[in-house]
Amino acid sequence: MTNFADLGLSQKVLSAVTDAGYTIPTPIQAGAIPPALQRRDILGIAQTGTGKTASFVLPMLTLLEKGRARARMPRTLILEPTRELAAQVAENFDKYGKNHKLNIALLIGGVSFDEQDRKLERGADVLICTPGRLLDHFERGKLLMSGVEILVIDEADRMLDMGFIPDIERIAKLIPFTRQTLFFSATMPPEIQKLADRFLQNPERVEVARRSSTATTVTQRFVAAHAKDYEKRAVLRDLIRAQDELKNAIIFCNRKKDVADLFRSLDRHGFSVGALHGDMDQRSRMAMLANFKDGNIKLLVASDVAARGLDIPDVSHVFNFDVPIHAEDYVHRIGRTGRAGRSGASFTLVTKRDIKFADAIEKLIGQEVEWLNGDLSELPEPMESHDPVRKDRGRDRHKDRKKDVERSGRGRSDHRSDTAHADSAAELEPVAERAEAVKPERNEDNGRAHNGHNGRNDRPGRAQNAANDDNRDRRNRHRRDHDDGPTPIGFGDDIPAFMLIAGKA
DNA sequence: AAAAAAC
Repeated sequence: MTNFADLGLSQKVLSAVTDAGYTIPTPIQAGAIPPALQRRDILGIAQTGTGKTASFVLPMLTLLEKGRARARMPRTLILEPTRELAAQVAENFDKYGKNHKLNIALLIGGVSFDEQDRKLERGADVLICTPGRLLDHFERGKLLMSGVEILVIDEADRMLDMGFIPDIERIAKLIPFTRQTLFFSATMPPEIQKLADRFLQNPERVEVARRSSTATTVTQRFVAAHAKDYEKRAVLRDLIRAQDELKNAIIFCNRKKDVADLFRSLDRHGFSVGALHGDMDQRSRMAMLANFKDGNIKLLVASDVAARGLDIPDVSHVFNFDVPIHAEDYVHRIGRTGRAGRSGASFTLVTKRDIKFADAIEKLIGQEVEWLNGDLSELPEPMESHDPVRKDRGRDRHKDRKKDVERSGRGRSDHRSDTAHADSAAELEPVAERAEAVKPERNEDNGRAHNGHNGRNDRPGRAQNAANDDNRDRRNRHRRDHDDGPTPIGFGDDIPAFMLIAGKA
């Protein structure tokens, strides 16, 4: 079996790899590192979780040992589809480049230009970018691409999905054709193959077995649910509580709005929960991810921004609150658990209108997924108290609220915002959600202590409009307490303590 | 039926 020491990496790199505890390269690493060190182009077909990142980071570090960066002329350039992925690659450079004195610049949106610009000025050995921010810097004349020796295009199929290919082509044209290009994609549809043909010269093709389906260590179940959101949320809560060995979990929704809604609901029900989606400001995104990784929050409600590539080790459970529309995404989502041979569990809530997507998933993974409690045909009738068209909202709201307060014995009145926001939240919440909240609950009375924060809820619950408002909201952040509605996960003036900690880190 | 990404 191949050892890292046999791949031709420099001593500096090898010792960092050893310090990180690795001796045996993964197949993509063993296949890609030697030709990359020979300055060959690479066509790497590999999914995340296969060690793909190190397969370009390690040889790049070795190659970068010769030569120095000049001001505004980066020596290498890595393109990533999402900010989190870019940040993660940067972490890899820190980890494996600890014996080097390289200048690494992370150019992503959502954060200030100034620091990025200072790094460019100093001369960057490695630029790790999302396409938009890179082009922004370039258009401001802060950057010359003519010194780039190595170009990495990561997650090319996802870049295609996201419409980044024109940007990628534009960037590639700015870089001398004498460059070395490392091109990675999880899949090779014809468009990607065409792209690869254009970008690569006589590449070494390295393909590792697709995690075609899902790791065999992951238990997969479908769970029949009614389509109403509040009923799905109730099913989800029961499901979460029924798990004996839930260490932490990612809960996927298809839409940002639903991420926001579900997060608020779980938070209100006392779960230790965070949220992650692309319309949140970057600081919150980073803080949420860090806190989830550190175990400060147990549940992370996320859009597909978290489905691929993010290296969150050791997630015990994945819940699909929504069935993904593209079966491929199911594989990626489920791939967040059961990593590195560990066991994991996944549950997918399926409603009647999802059935064709559920079928497509079974077809893709080549196996039938067991239903947890009978299939859709055995679905019980919708719960009666959940009629969302009751007219006497105002009165009932108060009644419900009263019961809610009584239920916990102490009424949670230690939270200054609690009674103040109750009505405004109920106003925009389906009545049923309030009714549902008075059902006896096991877990929640000790809630609210979990994150050491309070007051998160004194924002009016207007998540329905949040997704639409959000871009405007981002620009008007200073005045968003007026009437734009919150960002889906705005904290307003009340920033939870744990986020302040992460912000400093 | 979506999400992701520049200000």
